[in-house]
Amino acid sequence: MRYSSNHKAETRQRIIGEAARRFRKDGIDGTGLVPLMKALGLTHGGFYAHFPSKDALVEASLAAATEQSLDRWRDPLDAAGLEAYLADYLSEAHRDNPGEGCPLPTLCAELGLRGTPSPIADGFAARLEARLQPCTIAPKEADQGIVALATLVGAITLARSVADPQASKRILDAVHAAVQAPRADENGR
Amino acid sequence: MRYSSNHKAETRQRIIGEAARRFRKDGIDGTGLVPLMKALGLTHGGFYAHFPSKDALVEASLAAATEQSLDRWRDPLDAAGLEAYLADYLSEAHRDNPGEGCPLPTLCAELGLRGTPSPIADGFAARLEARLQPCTIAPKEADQGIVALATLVGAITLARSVADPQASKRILDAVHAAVQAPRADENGR
DNA sequence: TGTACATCAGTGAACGCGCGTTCACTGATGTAC
DNA sequence: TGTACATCAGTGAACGCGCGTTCACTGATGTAC
Repeated sequence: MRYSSNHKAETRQRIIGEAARRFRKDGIDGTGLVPLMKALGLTHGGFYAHFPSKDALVEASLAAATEQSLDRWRDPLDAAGLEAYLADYLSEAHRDNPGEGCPLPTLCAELGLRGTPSPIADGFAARLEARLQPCTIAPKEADQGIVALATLVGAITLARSVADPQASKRILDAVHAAVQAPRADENGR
Repeated sequence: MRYSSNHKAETRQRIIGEAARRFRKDGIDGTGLVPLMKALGLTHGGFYAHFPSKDALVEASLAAATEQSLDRWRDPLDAAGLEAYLADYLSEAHRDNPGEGCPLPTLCAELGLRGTPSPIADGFAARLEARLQPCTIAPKEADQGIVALATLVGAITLARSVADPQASKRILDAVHAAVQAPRADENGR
């Protein structure tokens, strides 16, 4: 079966996309290559035509997921945009669909478990650090962006591990009330 | 080999203690029963004289770890006690020794991955909820304790997944500066 | 234009490994007689 | 007091399973002649 010139690149992207979803949903260790490839209508053996190892897929997949997700933090947001972002981040939909959401809550914890000499964790950390650097959520204090991110990540982590929906919602709401956009327009105009 | 009357109970406690440490350090899935029992000078077969399954050990071990850890949040703390607690929680020592630290950062994420009908996650969540209920960190707003906890958990999670020690320390310090004890004694006394 | 060949994405059986779990067995000790 | 027996915490080989990885193979298509 010979395919169109970009067929292999397309398949590679499909693998990365499905992996990015599953890694966030089931964890890296919890994601097997056999079910992953099966979900794409392929057999597991073909995986190695695209990646030399599972770790290579993890690296590529995390790169895509973190770029996409952390990009939101790169540029300054106005108050309305930030509020919309917070509402989305702290929504029940985000809590209940980790596969489509922020990779940090699931993957930071799992990557933190691995030994420091992990190139995957290093690459992930490097991108995280690069994104945190020019964080402009609260212009007055650059570190306030870090604090906000930590609070959001912790909130989703806790909310996902609490069985009672009411208690879980309470965590999201409490954090939402506490983490507010700096109301720059408050004192006039 | 017949042993003293409390020998079996002692062995059970040793298994629980070692498991509580390893679950926090390596995760539940990352902790095998063979190495666990070997570390205690026992063989893996003997495990089932103490627990019907690995899940039963997880349940017992998490109960012990969360009781111990969350107890700190049960009673009101004065400002000095709270500050000491925060300094300890956000220390590099805590970051670098997950096995001896708070079980929430490691285990919430891992338990969140499991399906909802997990009795382990349910028991864990129930204890977490029970502890959060009378949270008195900030008397004025009960939910502020939840926010503080989310921020602490997120901070340790992020700090552990960042490879560069300087960047990691910055996260801890930024959160430490932001999460302060309510300075009740500030205006007078 | 027609035929032979090279390409290579994908196939599917097989590998070694560590996992959780099972189970027949061991052997030092407390108990019954 | 001395002997036979029951107890049971712990042993260690074995099981089936899913994992990541390997590899000889397939077969539709583009290319060379």
